[in-house]
Amino acid sequence: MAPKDELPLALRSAYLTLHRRSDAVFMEYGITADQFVLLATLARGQAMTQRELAARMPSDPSTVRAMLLLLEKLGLVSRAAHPTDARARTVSLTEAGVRTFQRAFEAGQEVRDQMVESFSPGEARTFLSLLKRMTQSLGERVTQVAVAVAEPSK
Amino acid sequence: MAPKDELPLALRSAYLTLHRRSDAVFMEYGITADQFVLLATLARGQAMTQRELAARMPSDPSTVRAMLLLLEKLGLVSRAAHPTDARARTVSLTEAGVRTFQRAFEAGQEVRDQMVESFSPGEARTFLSLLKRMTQSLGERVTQVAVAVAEPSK
DNA sequence: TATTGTTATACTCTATAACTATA
DNA sequence: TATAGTTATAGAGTATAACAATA
Repeated sequence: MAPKDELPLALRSAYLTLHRRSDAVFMEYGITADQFVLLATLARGQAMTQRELAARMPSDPSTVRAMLLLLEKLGLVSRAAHPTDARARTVSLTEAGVRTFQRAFEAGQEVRDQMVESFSPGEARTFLSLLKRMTQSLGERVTQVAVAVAEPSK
Repeated sequence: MAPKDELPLALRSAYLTLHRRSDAVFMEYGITADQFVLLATLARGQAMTQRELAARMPSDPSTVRAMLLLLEKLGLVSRAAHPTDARARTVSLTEAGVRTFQRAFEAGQEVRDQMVESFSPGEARTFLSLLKRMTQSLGERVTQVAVAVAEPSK
């Protein structure tokens, strides 16, 4: 069987394994692996709009909204009016959100270590590079469609 | 930032991108990407029990059952009594299931090609190998049972 | 007109726990 | 006692479409 035909299932198994391990680790902090990703995204760039947040996750704006409602109820994020755009709302971590993220990040260290325990440093870099290139290749058509859709309007 | 710290999010982005592209492709055939994985698993080893199926996906037995109910309603899989174990049921693709899987597999060729379009053949093999090693490292403490079940299948 | 976000809605996947039937 | 599967239940994430407010 060609590597190409095995890749999708191998990628899926890798991700699902990571996702389940992460869920198990983060459960102690009252959050899911996906919620952790949202917190991590906010931690890297505070006060972004919901659309920016969705684009970076990457996820759907209405999915992100559903997640934000849950996280707001947990007191981990807050939404405020955007300074210049009255349509938009900026999303931020609360103090509790920052603390929870930091603790969960530390607790996740074990999983991150275990991901690369069979890799040399060079292999880890290669793996990261290949993952990014694959994501870009696969995402390109989506961009083209978006461009094509946006085309008639110019 | 160390590659190790970027890897989880990079893996997630790669998988989610693949998953969304796959869902879009398979929608035409009335199935989801995850249902396609179940059909593909059956196509590679007919008449397995629900537990074997769950172990190979990899997924949870009760999740697999929920998926099987949907796929049975679509007429793509069928369940029959196990020849020797009265507790168990064997799961198989129906003729319609085989056809749907084959068509969906062909339709997915474009996505599989695009995954590796920026890779040399050697890089594709390396990527697959690293994915498998990562999954194994990460799963060692959690999936003893799944590994034991999956092993006999060569 | 296009964009940001909300609302309403629906469905798939996920998983735990209690249960039965059988090994 | 352990295992295969079912049932009941719950919740998270996903996404679409119609809508209001604003750019």
